[in-house]
Amino acid sequence: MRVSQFLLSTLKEVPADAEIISHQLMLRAGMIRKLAAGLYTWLPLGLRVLRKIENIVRDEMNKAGALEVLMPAVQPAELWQESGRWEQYGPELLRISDRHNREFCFGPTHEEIITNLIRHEIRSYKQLPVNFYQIQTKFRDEIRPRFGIMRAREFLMKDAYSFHLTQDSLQSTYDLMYTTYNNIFNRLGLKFRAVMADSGSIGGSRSQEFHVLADSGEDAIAYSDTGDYAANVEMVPVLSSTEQRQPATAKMTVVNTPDQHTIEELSQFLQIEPAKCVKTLLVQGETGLVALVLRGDHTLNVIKAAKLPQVSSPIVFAEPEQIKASIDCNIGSIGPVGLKIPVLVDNSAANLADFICGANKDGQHLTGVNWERDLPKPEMVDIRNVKVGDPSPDGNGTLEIARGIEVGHIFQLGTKYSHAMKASVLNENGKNITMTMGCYGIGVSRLVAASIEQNNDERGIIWPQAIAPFTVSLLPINMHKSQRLRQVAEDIYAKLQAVDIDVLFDDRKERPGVMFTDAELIGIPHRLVIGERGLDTGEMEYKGRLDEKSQTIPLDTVIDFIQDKLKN
RNA sequence: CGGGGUAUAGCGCAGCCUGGUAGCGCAACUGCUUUGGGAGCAGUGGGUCGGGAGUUCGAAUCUCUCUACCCCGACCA
Repeated sequence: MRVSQFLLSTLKEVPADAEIISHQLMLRAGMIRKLAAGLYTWLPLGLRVLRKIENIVRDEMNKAGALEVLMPAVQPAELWQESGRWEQYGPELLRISDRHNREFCFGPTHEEIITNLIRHEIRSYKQLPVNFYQIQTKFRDEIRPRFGIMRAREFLMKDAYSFHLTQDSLQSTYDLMYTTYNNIFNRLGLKFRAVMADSGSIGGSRSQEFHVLADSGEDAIAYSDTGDYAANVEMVPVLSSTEQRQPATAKMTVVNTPDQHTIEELSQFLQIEPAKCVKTLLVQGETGLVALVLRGDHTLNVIKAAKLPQVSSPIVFAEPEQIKASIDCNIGSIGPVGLKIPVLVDNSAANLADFICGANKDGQHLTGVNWERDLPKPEMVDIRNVKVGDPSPDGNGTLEIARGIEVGHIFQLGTKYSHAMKASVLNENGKNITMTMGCYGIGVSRLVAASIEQNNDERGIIWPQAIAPFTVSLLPINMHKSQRLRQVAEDIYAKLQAVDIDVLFDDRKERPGVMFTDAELIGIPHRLVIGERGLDTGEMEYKGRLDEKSQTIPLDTVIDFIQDKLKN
């Protein structure tokens, strides 16, 4: 590709509304442009990367025996009503109606559609198992689209769905997909980790997420420092301590704590550790408010808490007016002593003695509080997030926590959809058996951003070779002044193309600095520079995007040299 | 949806408080010079100051209102 015939729309300045590095660089490199919140146009440069990733995903899925299909983005409401998700899904589902006032949605996922297809196409156990996938545009009306294409409303996803007669069969396809995902992310050159996950609104039992490790990731993942355990923090259980609670030594005392609302303020004010305080959060329960009590240095895990039968799912925090009406104080002064509503206490908080808590009166806290003396024996639950240093739930090592970007998710769905939608086959005895399902997603467009998050420096993007928009940049210095140089550059350009190398030939009448800066910003892995002065000695210059220094190579070996580089 | 903020040329911003001819840098275009790390000089084009209403002789500026976008929280590939 000649730059003069390409759209190279690079920006010097960082767009003001781009927060994270991948978003900034994608805008600066001219890969994407925003149309509206969460909606982006892919420019030619960005699309080249997207397509390369897509093709790697497609290639590995095909190798795993999955069959590609393409389903409509617009889906009739009837199928969603049949599965029950028309009511369940909420405002994230973009609902539309056609000219006949018939209801549709823009598909956020395709379980209903594939299940509908399969129940009509597959009749016999002899046809199973099957695994169908597509690479297609999804729409989810996110409450808050963010970080460019990282969390867009419209995005490109690979979604696959498998159908089975037995759980064993599902397990083996699930395992195959696990391996396939590892192959895909390895080929993309990503540092990633597979973790156990909550299955969320898709439903089903077993599920694992694949996270690209990056500080800007929106998820926290916990992993054992010595063992194999790794899971999304959302669902990591906290092993209950074996330590006995210390005996009470202090007397319960009311202290004045004017304007101390947060644990941080309180612990500084009273000069005590946050771990000696408890915090009390009020949430909606099945019948009125429920109090959740945690140690001051711990945070609530809303996923785990929402699974408690006493608590509404998802978690809804009490409104300040509701709290005022129920216990006559403000949020910063609530405590478990004397509460008339159900109290659920995290194991760690229940193990405290002589602790500090709100007095249920503004401007006052209680010190020296003890369970089973000043207030009843607590109902103990596991509702806190794990912390670095907590023991690993599998008993092997202690936990570390890292940030991750979720780029893939595999589920064992079971019969949730096939049952609701009556997708069954005849078994060998001629009996109807409901098929068992799995589903497997990859955020293809998100992978573009995730890769940049892991591969960049102060000059721009550093693409892994497998997904770079161009493999080689060819930069002639002052070509407009030398006919001889033009001939040699054109010759090299033609030869690189002849051996199928994606080369970007900068034939603009630009100064060298501009060419270097652009090639580095857009992250081309290999750079060839040719100038008049090299022609006399029959040499040109090569530099890898990550190399400190350039090296000189003979002109007549350049094709071999590059081909050799690409092999490594 | 709650909390916070922004809206002025393609991008980044000033001007607003204290009403009076709409500006700067980058980008774009033309010419000359320059040419191994985002060049210099001279010139040119480009604006319903987010929309609507109001106050005023006069509104980018003050008031009201609507909209869009961004950031912090719950959802998720």
